[in-house]
Amino acid sequence: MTRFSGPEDSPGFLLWRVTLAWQRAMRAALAPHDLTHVQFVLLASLWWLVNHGGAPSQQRLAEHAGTDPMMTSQVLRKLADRALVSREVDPADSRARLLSLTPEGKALVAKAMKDVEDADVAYFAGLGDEQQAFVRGLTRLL
Amino acid sequence: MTRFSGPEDSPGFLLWRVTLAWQRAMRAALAPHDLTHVQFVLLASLWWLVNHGGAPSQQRLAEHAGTDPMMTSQVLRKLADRALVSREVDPADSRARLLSLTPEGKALVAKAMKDVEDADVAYFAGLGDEQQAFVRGLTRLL
DNA sequence: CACATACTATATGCGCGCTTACTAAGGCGC
DNA sequence: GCGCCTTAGTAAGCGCGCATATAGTATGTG
Repeated sequence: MTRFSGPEDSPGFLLWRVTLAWQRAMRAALAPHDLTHVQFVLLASLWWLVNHGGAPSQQRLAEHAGTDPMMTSQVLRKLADRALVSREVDPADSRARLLSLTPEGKALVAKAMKDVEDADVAYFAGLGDEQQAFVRGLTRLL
Repeated sequence: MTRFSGPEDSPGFLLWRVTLAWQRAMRAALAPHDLTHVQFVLLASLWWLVNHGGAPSQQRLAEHAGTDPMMTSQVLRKLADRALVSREVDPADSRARLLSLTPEGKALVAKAMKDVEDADVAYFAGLGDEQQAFVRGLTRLL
């Protein structure tokens, strides 16, 4: 029983805490842009999807970003309120909303992307040459 | 720009998604015990601290578990409502609450611990012999 | 065409993770 | 004793992450 310094040096417990720390780093990097982590993920994913096949629905965006469809709906409405994205009704399917970035959204995501990438690189710099092995492990778990 | 299959095969993005998946596995493992992940972490950490130095305060528990003190307070009150922990006022410092597990709490954490460890082992089994390297990476990032 | 089925999006609600602000009590210098 | 700073805990509130339920539309089958 004494081999535990917490109840958990289980991989999962470490994973959890590392992710929380990483999210704090992301929050700090995104704060100047007035974006949360999920907002940025959705904007960036939307930017990519628009550039690779045209305006997606909320479903497709959520699937691509790995976000919950429910929350994706909420966040997109807030982003639409801020005029960062537009949510046009799909003429071919009046249930769906076709998403696209407004010019302001495009500009914001471009600026934020740089800070996020810098913060990401800085956060994982401590891994040194083990970074590739680490990423391989993550990919295997996904 | 085309090197991204999302805006992110950044390590952080992978880390985030892996952790979400791991948390779902934990949720499933803990659901039969009517515990959330954080509730379990606090119970398990409390169990360890009580066995290594006596009843801790909420602060000490939060620090040890790596949880937010605010949320720790909320969760502990709910656990106390369920008679899984007790929160006695510290006679030496009337601001602080000395925490301990009730017999029900001890029994529950013992049962839940087994399921959590099994789920954890199962989740990381896919890493095979790279598991140690992965955990080393996590530790380095913490 | 009518009906059943499936799908897109939303409303509601709970628990976490964190921020800001507050109360109350301890410790310290004097 | 008296201020001052620190510390333990709580209150209120925002944004995720998810489960459940519902409205409305599209599609397939008769």
